[in-house]
Amino acid sequence: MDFADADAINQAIRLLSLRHRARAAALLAPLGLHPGQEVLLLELARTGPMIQAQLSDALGVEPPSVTLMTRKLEASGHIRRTPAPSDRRASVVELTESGQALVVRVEQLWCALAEQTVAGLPTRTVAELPGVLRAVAANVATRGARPASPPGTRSRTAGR
Amino acid sequence: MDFADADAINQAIRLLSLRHRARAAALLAPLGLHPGQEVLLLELARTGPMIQAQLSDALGVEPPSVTLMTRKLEASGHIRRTPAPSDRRASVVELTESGQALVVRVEQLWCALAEQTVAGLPTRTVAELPGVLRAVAANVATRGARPASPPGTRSRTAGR
DNA sequence: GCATAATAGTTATGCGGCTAACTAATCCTG
DNA sequence: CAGGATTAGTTAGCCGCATAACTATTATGC
Repeated sequence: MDFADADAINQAIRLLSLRHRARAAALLAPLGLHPGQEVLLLELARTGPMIQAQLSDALGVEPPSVTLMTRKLEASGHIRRTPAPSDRRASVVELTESGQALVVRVEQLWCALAEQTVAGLPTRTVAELPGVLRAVAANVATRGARPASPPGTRSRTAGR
Repeated sequence: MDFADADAINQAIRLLSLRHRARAAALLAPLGLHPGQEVLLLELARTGPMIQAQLSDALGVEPPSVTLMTRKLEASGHIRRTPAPSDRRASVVELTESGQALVVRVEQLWCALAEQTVAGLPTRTVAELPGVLRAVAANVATRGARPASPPGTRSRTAGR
């Protein structure tokens, strides 16, 4: 691959990263959230209570990041951390009522963001987009960088 | 759009952002660079000397970020900042010899990263990828969010 | 020509994410 | 059942990028 093509890809990914995050930040600000926190809430809403190590894995961020995220979300009253009964090292994270209420709004916001993101693209492109992005993300995964499965694959191995 | 689709898109973008950046960081570390600095060097190599406001615009980052980037790259000897002759507010940024030498390696690295990123994807998908990503990035642009042009468009308006 | 607006850049501060280094609990193996 | 390895979580410190507030210069409108 020549430099021009490589640059087109890398720069596009970089710009998309910056802007998508900025957009998310703008939408989250009215809720008092910062980008990164919303995915934690959504994950808790989807999967139910879980310990921080599972969150770290699910969100694709390192444990220290989870420590800070959970601490701040706990301080703002959206989640609760309780010692795990069977493992005194672990702490179980779950949504509070306020957190559950917030998740509803976050989900709406999440939809608005996605719609904005793919606005004007052909339907087929939109349909293929998640698969392509996941394949690409899997390619650059720091750990277990297995080769990309064809886009559209819905197996667990291509999932989050 | 329902939440599942929106989540697939947003999460995929988020994961790709984290991992692509992490991969870049891993590749840049041996050169003593941190992610973000490489694009500044590449931009200088492509366009030639320019003032920081132009850099800010070209890289899609805010002026304070440019201040820090240029300061650190100047400290490590890769760029030089000289007062602009015609405007005493502005400072012209240009590559030093060491910076030019470094750019060669950064370009190789950039190609390796892009190849890794699209490994295993169909050729057609790879060809379409930059256009799609740019269209999507334009959609979420904080300023001037004009609707996406069809992927594959190579006009200047779709460019960086 | 002068006051006002716009622009270039810096400083201060905050957030998210990272690695490295550490504690505490649990697991495993001899 | 010890003792070393693994795992959960935290702390400290770094970097990139953002916004807000500021200074210094240049451009503009009367």
